[in-house]
Amino acid sequence: MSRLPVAERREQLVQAALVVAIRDGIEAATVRAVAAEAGVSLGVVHYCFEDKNELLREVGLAITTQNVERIIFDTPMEGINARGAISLALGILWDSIREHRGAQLLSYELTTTSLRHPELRAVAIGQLEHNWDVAEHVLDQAATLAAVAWSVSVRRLARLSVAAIDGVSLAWLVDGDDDAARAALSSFADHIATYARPAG
Amino acid sequence: MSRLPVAERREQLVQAALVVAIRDGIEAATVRAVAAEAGVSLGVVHYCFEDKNELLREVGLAITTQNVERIIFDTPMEGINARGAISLALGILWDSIREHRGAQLLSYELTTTSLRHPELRAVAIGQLEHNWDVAEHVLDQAATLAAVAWSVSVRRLARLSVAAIDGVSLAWLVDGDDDAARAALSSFADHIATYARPAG
DNA sequence: GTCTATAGTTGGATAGAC
DNA sequence: GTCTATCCAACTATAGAC
Repeated sequence: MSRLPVAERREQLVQAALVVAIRDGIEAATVRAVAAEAGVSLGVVHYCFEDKNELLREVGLAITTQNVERIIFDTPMEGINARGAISLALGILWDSIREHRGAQLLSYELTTTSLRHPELRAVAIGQLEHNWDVAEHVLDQAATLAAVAWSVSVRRLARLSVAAIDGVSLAWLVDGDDDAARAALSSFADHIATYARPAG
Repeated sequence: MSRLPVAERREQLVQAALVVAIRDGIEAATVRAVAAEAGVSLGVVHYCFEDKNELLREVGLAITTQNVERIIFDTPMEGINARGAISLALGILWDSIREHRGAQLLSYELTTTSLRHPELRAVAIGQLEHNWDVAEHVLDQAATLAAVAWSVSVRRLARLSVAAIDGVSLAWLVDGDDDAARAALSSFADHIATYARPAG
């Protein structure tokens, strides 16, 4: 293949690793498989990355930001009440999750893998905190547009929201029941909305 | 080692596999490691199980029932209101999860692994449905003791509860924040309790 | 039933030619 | 920078002695 600067090569390899891991699972994302997917030889990967863990760390970073961008920019909340705003955001988020089943599953695989390997520890934490940040951002947006204030800390509500979404997603990955998942999310949206107070 | 009937040998090997997988993660639970943990030679495992997947299926079954037994028999709910009953049950459950971090993590590892391997597919479904059944049982118990009826199907509430617990557990595995986890569970308990109506 | 020995794969990592 | 070739470790699985 052509001679690329290392930075670009790394980016290309991370993307290839993402493709493999999303499609076939994290344990299928071997150095060999990634090299094959990228169309380069085995040696190239080891030249661009210290070891497999460094590649995996980059994959963790990539999938986190990728997931996030799907949500932030696609959320056009028109001024309604808090319950409506939350529900709308959750609806958009859910459509995105549904369309990216493999990515959602990979996200959980990265979490469990990260929890067993100290060298990857940062991946799980990074993912979770990123999700909290996004939830916080959406909740802030919702509060503004619905002209309400949250009666407990936004951080706590963000935590609550992310936990709800993770739990619902996990069940959906297993049983594929979209209706049940939506019903559960709707119920949790009700709950979050109970923390809204008229803005002061 | 002594000559055991196959059934007992299998049971022993499944327990050994559980020990290894809980301690070091599912990917560390190789046939070799299990044999070593059980103090038998490699061949014995292959003699008792068709292949590694059959062993893993048994492990999935074992951890599921094991987790469940911890909850069902330890729940002495004294007649209070619905919110109190739910909260009490969640408290007991949470203590159990806290004391068995490795088992909880393994449970998620088994789920993701199962979702990538058709031969293990039943493990994830079995686990989830078992959890739903337990939640349903606890909710029924709570309703009786608190003299209330649930205003939506118990199945739906059970699903909601399990999702909440899974989401909270996952975050706790990552960040280890026990206070935040309890706060979140408490909040979800509030929500579940809003579905209680005076019994009729 | 249990053991040792070994076949047959696969994967991470490195060396060295180009 | 990129390739091929190779080393070495670890794994699943089986064969065959005891």
